[in-house]
Amino acid sequence: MVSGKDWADATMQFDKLDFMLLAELCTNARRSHVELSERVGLSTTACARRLKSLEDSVIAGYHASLDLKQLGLGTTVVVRISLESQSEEALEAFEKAVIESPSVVRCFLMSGSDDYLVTVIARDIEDFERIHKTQLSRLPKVSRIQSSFALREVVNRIAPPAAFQQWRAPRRP
Amino acid sequence: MVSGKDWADATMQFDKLDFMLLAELCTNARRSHVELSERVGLSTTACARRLKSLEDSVIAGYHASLDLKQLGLGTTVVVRISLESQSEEALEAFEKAVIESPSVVRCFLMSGSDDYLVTVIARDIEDFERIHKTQLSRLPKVSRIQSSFALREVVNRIAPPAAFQQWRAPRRP
DNA sequence: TTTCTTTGGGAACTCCAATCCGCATCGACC
DNA sequence: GGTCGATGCGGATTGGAGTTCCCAAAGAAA
Repeated sequence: MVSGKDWADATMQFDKLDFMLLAELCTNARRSHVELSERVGLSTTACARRLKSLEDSVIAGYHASLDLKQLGLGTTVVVRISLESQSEEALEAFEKAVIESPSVVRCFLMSGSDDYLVTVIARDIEDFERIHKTQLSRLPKVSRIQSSFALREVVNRIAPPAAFQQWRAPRRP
Repeated sequence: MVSGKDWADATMQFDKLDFMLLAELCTNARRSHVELSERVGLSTTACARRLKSLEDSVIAGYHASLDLKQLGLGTTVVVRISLESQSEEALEAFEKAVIESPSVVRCFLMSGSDDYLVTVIARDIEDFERIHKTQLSRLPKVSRIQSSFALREVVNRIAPPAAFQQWRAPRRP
């Protein structure tokens, strides 16, 4: 680290066109090369070339997002979980079990007093009670579980808009 | 509601093949019809037909997911925000501003003592300080902000595996 | 049985994506 | 200034994918 700005190294390899492509793909991953090229003002060939290099570096994958309400899964619950011990074995055992839990969509190891922040998707409140009993309370080494229900989803984005808003000089001046 | 199981109505319209397709698309949204048909054991035509009907109903969209660390955005912060008032105007003003905040990726209106749970993506801790000053503390009607840093991401899924694991009788017995 | 409905499969057509090639621009170096 | 290599764009071609017909098979209802 020279300047104290590591991230500059990371983002400097991309220019405005790359970020335009990334933004397009984040909102609609199934756009054809033709559509993409029209939107960013490039030929389909150049577009495909950039796309490939982005896929080799910064694009982790392409995913379909589902309307979970239509699948009967309309309830999001955020669960704060503290463990009895913070030993490596305890963390490892807990995490292994969380990954296996079929109702969990997100789990972060957190700083502060709560050890883990887990997001659970349930059909409804009664279904969450079942999940709590059959999945959460059976997680190993848990000392405290604290659940909060999400009443409404205000924002849900793949990436922050800020990610697309800084770029180095264009490749061609 | 007859039986107390609303969700049965919602999920009953899909069978095992549909859920197999959905699971495939959630892990890789760019699979061709050929690949999909091979994986679920259908012809490409039948596959495409089911796909179209799924896109018209339960598939909300296709998104590229980015390796945010490679973009220099390696820090996830979960922020609990309480408002001065719970009036409709306060909520509305706050939400409008949150949606505009370029570093926010998720925001839920919560039950319990904390009004909103907001997930922020930052470059690093110093960058979060900047975001805190320039974005979070400027949100309207905020009374308390409490931040927790995510030390590690343990699970991050588009949909819970449980969503794919129950289906009605196959369309063709 | 006849008919209608639903779903799967095949063939043809259209269009897209991947690749090869040539061209333009920039920088380094002699 | 001239040359060489590196980098990036664009055009044309070809193999493959997606789409759209049409028909077949299996139940359900009359």
